[in-house]
Amino acid sequence: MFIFVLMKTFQLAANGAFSPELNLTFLRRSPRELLHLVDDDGVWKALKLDQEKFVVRVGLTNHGVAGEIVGGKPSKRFYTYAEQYLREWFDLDTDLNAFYAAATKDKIMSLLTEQFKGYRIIGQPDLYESISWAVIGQQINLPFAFTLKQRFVEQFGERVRYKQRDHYLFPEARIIASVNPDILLPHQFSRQKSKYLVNIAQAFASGDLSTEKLREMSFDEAKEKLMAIKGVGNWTANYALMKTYRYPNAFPLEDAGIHNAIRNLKNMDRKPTLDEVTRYFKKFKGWEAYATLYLWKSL
DNA sequence: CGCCAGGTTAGAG
DNA sequence: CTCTAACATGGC
Repeated sequence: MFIFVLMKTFQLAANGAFSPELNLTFLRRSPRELLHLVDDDGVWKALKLDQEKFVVRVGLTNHGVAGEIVGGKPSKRFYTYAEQYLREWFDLDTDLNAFYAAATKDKIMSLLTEQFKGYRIIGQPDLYESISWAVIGQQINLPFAFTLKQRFVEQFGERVRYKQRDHYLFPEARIIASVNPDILLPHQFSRQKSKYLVNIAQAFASGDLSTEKLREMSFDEAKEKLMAIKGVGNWTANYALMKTYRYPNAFPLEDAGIHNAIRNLKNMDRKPTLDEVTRYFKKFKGWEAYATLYLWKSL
């Protein structure tokens, strides 16, 4: 007799190298992160699709990730959603070997890719979350940005309880769209930042913007659409488009981190000019975001 | 105490 | 088009 087991686990292979250690290190970067919980060899995260909410336990291996939906019986749709979410979150479909091949054109980059082999750009599959997080982090240092996000998520995000632990979801646009911006002031958000966050939520709640709609647009169209919202400038739009849709060229070459990294690695006694940086990046056409990630990692 | 931090906006020149 | 103050606060 057959026993039918509900398929709650799934293996997702990475296209090319995948380093569990390096990617977990990135996920562990803030103790105030509520949207996932990292342990020795994996991460726990709550996901929601329509009315279904579950926690996913994601084990990281040298080959990719192994997902298991815990604490209930997900629908088939949910399972599909979770799988797609993990693919995008860990950038599993990107062929990193193609980047490593491009990196051999440059001595410094080939050393970095060897050193950080399997390090991937951890994404943010939800555009609303990407934009909101970028705005929260504007103009302030990263630890403080995480503090603000923690308060924002704690007050407005739904939570899923599993084995005596709360797993948080990023607040939904529908909720933030309807609050008075003043409600964020006691949490040390600036008045300006509070208004921006509500503006952004309203654009998503009304359906004017959505992850799906902007996915269909060209990079320039999507960027224009995002920058039409108050509080979303060039940097924020680029950042969100890179983290959600993985446009490779959405990183500003003016970034100080890139300049410092190049200066260090090339033993220069000054920062490179913008022109030198532009020329350097030409070697990695189509892989600018990854080249940037590895340069940052070298700092 | 001063200055910058994963910026952006409105307003002035 | 370019320049600047304002925004709130933490960390060094």
